[in-house]
Amino acid sequence: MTMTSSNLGYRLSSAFPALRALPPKLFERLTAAAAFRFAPRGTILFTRGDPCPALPFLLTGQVRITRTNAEGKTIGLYTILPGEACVISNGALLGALPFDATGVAATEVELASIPAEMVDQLVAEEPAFRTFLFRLYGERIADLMGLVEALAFQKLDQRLARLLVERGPRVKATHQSLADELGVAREMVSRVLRNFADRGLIEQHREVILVADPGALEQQAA
Amino acid sequence: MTMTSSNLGYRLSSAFPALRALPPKLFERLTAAAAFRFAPRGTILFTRGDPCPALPFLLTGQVRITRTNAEGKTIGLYTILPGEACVISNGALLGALPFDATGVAATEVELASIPAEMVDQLVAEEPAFRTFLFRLYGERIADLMGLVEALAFQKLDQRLARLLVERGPRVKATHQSLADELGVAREMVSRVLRNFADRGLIEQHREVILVADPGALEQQAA
DNA sequence: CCTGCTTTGTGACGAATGGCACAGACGCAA
DNA sequence: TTGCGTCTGTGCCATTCGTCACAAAGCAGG
Repeated sequence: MTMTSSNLGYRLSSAFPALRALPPKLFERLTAAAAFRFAPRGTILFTRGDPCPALPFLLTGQVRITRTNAEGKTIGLYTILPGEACVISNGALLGALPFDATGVAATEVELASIPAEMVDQLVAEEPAFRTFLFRLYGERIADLMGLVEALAFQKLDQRLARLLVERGPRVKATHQSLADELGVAREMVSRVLRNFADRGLIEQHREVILVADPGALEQQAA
Repeated sequence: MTMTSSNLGYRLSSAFPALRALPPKLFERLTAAAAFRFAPRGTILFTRGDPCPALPFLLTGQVRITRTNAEGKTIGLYTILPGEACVISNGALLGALPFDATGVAATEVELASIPAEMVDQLVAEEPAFRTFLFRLYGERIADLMGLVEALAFQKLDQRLARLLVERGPRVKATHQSLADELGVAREMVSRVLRNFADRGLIEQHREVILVADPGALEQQAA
C-alpha cells in the first residue's frame, strides 16, 4: 500500500476539519512532513517508555489505550477514534513526561504522524487546531474521570453491561479480552455473562456476544 | 485584602515562569485582565455544571479535584499545586465540554483567573506557555492513569499507605475525609489505620496521624 | 459539671471479587 | 478422524470491602 503526498493531504483534511483552514503553504509542508502508517489489528503501536518523536493522527480504525501493571494485569483506559490524535503522545513529545500507557490497534488502523515541531507551529498559527487539540485533551480527561468513578463505585455487572451496550449489538471478543478491558478476572466475566444470558439480555457464541435486549442492558448499567 | 495590578503581575510571573518571557505590552494586558481571588480552606471553588469563563492559575495553597456520584460517595482525583492551572477549566472554557468535577480549597488559596481569550492569545504567541500548558495536561492525564491502575489493582492498605507517605509526616484529617479521598467506607479506613498503628507504622491522635516509620509505610504501599 | 456533637473503635454479617482446579466444548491442522 | 490448543463453564473457598449497629472517647458550650 502506497500513498502519495497529495492523497495523504486529502485524507488528513477529510478526517481533521481543524486542518482545513490552514494556509496552503503550511498545509503543503504538513503533508510533506507527515508519515503514513498502516497497521493490522493487534499491532502494538506504542508502549510504556517508548520515545515519541511525532504526534499520531488516526485516519481510520480504532486504537485502544491500555495499561498493564507489574504482575501483568491489564485494564483499558480509553479508545482513540478516527479524527482524533493520541494526546498522551503529545505530552511525551513535548519532553520530560513519561509515556505511561500502551496503544494497541483494536482494528486495522491507518494513521498519519506529524513531527513535533510541526504540531507546535500548527498550535501557534491555527486557532481551530488549538481548539481541536485542547478539546481532545479535555475529552480524554473526562473519559478518565468517568473511569475512575466507575472503578470506585460501580459493580462489575454494571460496568460490563455498559461495555456491551457501547460496543453492541455484536461484540466480537473473548471473555479474557473483556476481562483485560475491565481489569478483572476472566472467571468473573464468564459468570456475569452467563447471568446476562440466562436472563435473556444477551446471546453467547464462541468469541461473539449478541446484545438481545439493549434496553434491559442499559438498565443493568445504571 | 487588596492587590494592585503590578503586584499581581509580579506574583504571576514568580509563580509561572512560562509567563516571564512575554512581551511587556502583552504581560501588561494580562495582569490587567487577571482577576485575583482569595478563598479560605474548604471553599468550593467550582463544581459540576458550573460555567467556566476563565482559567484559574494557582498562586498559593492547594486545590483538590474530586468527584461525587449520585449517591453522594466521593473520591479524590488529583491535586493542583502552586504554579499550576486548572486544566479541566480550560476544556470547559473552550466550549462544549461538561465541567465534570469539583474543586475544593484544601488549604487557604490564592488564585488568578485569566479570561479565555487571553489564554488563547498566550498559547498562540508564547511558546513557553504552550509547553507549560501541554505539559500540565499531560501530568493530569498521567495522574489519572495512575489512579485508575491503583483502583483496579491495589488493595486499600496499599493505597492508604501511599497517601500517608505522600502527605506525611503529619497528616491532619478525619478518617471520614481520608475515606472520601480514597472512595471507600470510613470503617475500612479506621480498621486499616488501626492495623498500621498496631504495627508501629503510624501514631494516631484525634484528627491527626503521625507517620512513625516512612520506610515501612512505603513498603506497605508497594 | 452536664450535655450534645463529632470522631473513632469494633463486632458481626453479607456481598463482591479473586484464584484455583478442572471439565467440557469448539475449531483447526495433520 | 485424531489430537491439540484455545475458549468457556463451574464448584469451592479465601479475601476484601461494605453496611449496620452500637459503644466509647474527646471536645465545646452552657
